[in-house]
Amino acid sequence: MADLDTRARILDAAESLFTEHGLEATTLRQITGAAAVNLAAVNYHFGSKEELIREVFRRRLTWLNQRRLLELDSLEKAAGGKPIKPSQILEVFFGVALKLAADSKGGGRSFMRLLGQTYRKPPEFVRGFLAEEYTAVLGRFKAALVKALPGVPGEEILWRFHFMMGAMSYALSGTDALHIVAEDALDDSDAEALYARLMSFMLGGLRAPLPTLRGAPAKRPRSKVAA
Amino acid sequence: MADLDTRARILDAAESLFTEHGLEATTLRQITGAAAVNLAAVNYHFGSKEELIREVFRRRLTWLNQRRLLELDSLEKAAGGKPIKPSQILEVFFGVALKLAADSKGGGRSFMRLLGQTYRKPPEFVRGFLAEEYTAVLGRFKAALVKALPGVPGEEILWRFHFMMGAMSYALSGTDALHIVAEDALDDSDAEALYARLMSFMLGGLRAPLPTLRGAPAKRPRSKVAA
DNA sequence: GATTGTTTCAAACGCTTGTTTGAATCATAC
DNA sequence: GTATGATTCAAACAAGCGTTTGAAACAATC
Repeated sequence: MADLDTRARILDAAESLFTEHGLEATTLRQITGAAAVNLAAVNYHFGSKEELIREVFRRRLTWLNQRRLLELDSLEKAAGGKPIKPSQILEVFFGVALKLAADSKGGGRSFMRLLGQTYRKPPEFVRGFLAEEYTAVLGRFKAALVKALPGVPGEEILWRFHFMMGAMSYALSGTDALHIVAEDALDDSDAEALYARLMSFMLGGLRAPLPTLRGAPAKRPRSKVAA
Repeated sequence: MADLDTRARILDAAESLFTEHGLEATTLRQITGAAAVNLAAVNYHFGSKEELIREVFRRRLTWLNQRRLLELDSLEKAAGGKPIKPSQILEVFFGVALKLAADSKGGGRSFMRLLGQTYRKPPEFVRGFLAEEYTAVLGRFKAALVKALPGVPGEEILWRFHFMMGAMSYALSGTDALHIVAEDALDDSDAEALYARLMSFMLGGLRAPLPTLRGAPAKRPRSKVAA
């Protein structure tokens, strides 16, 4: 019990402090101080700071992506082979994340903020791990969206997914960035309203008219066949 | 000359390294090493690391925002009091930024990436400075958008501005995040195509149908009058 | 209740950080 | 060419970093 308690307390404190100050700028002394455990406990339970960081991500991310796949499964089962509405697909992918982010008590909110900023520029020792966790999920959701939006090429869907991740990341980034755009005019405490706003924005972007590209007009740019 | 040379070399090296490793994780030894100047040169020319950071931002941001205001001025002058098309407004605000980001030789690309990640979570000693630089500009652009989109309330416009900044930030964040969504499927080297994609996405989001909020349906949530 | 294995603790390790120092070097003017 | 001020340099500073250590405290087993 004491063991689990210490491990969990370290993970919770680390998650929150990483969110606040960044991965590299957070010191083990801050973490162990906040968790009220001894400094050496991190190296005892996790081996190193880097492994602690990976564990902070693993703990939540596995759950998050499994959940996304499960909900997409049941959506596809219900549709029975027919394409699903784009709004429903987005509601699964981002809804699960935003629901986790709305759980401010359990630290989910903190984690989603951390994920957004780490995903943007992951240190090399988490990048591979992050890619592993995401590729399968993103593949499934891309396929579903391609099916749902026959007019939009797969490449464009991936780009718009990327943009949507950015919008969500900023939406969850907390009050700092928000205060720069809008002093005190905006209130991000209402998670449900934020969800509605973000969803309508993203859906508008996802279904926007295709951009006109100067280069090869319609066909995808293809690399030469290997010699 | 030697002075200006050293100062400029430090600023350039710092800008690039801050982008690559983050503000706090970049050391003065890395910076002075890359700039091929003595370690003490930073403290001699800038006083401290914090003031160097502020100067890195000031150098580009002042130019960027002045440019935005100038282009909006001439747009409004040409319109002669009539509302401007939303696409034109976005093209000024984000176009100036993306044009700077397209200048990979001069370091503009690096700076815009840095700005996107710092804007998201600014350290306290740059937050105030960043807000100062932005409030006037954002006020002008918000006003122009409110005029251009009479159906969209000002609050919603600010939110969508926030989301658009997130989309742009991710769009410029480099290949790291992109490789997670799409292994090698996407190519961000074509700045013009990226601009077109991002612009159509953002315009779609900006003009999306308004979200239906459960709370007070139309009137803005107002805090109670102070006792 | 001694024994064994796990967890905690205070203290120290070697190393890197931002900053300071005082002498050496440079440029410029008399 | 020598004096003056600005700039560069190698070296050191205290402070903080992640990690290691060995003993103390605890838990469970016989």
